[in-house]
Amino acid sequence: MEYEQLKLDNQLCFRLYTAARLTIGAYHPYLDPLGITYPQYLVLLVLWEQDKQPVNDIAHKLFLETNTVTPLLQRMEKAGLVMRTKGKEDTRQRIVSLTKKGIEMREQAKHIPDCLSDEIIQITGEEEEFVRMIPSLDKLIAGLKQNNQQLNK
Amino acid sequence: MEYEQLKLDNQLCFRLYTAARLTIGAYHPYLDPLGITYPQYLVLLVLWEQDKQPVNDIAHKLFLETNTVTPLLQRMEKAGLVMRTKGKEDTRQRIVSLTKKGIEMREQAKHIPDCLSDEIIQITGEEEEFVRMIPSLDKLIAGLKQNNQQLNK
DNA sequence: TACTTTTGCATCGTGAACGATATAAATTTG
DNA sequence: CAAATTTATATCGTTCACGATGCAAAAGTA
Repeated sequence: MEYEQLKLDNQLCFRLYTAARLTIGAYHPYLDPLGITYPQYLVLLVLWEQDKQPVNDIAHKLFLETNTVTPLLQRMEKAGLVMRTKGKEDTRQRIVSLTKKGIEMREQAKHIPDCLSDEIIQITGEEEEFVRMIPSLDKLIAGLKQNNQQLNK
Repeated sequence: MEYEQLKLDNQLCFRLYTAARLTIGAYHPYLDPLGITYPQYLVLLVLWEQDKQPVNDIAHKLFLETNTVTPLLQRMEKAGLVMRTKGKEDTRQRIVSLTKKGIEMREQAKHIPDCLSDEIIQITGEEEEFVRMIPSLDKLIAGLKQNNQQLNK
């Protein structure tokens, strides 16, 4: 049993990785008609909560690097969902704001979380089990974020 | 509060997506010295459990599509970790087997799961909380797998 | 046996993710 | 105030992830 630990079955990360991919897959039927991807949907969620944010703030809220978010925003700009304007106080900043199309998409998207919740309930019989997971995931995310950052110093 | 549902904080998927990315990030210090990526590590886990498997079996165990796994295996072959030979009974199949280098890497990797467990314990104070998540994640994965498959029919 | 369908794998194109690096503007320091 | 440093964003290269498509071998069917 020397290599017992190396069994795929024993691994938490593999579960997270797979569950994330498959859950994102479950968004496809709802996001495809809108012509957006899941990461683009996340950017819209951030901007719907507060319009006109610099790239860095968006990246920070999504726990992503700016070199991931920049091309994402460029594609969203090309798709007519957002505009990127130079910052006024700090000209290094790019302020990202929603276009009319981006604002209007909120209405089309507002049912999506309910649809996903329903699907999870339908899969599992109960919702509670997954609501209970959320604080644990938040704790994990906060801890890993800190650990990974310390490595880069 | 019409759009309350859209708030990022309410989303399970975002947690899974972020936790998965950051956990994979936590593997970097252990995988970089071996010169492999996390998905490549997963392929090795599968092959260490059972050598000589067709592409399809590997993909299935990882819940990935073959068009993801094929290029992954091609890179691993170029790196000298695996060999891909034509199947004997079914010549359409490609049987993937470990090279000497791939077999030997098991010894170097065997401590990794313990290291990650320790890190999670250190982050959160206790392991139980995350062990408890595993059956829920498995239930979610199984359900989503079935749902997504039905969409492709 | 000829024909159709399915299966196993590969290729291509697009969109993330992210490390490394670049660049210009702001900030700090001497 | 000039020089060094930090910050905000962008660019580039590599590796996934996956839908769409292609192709040859196997399996099923008339």
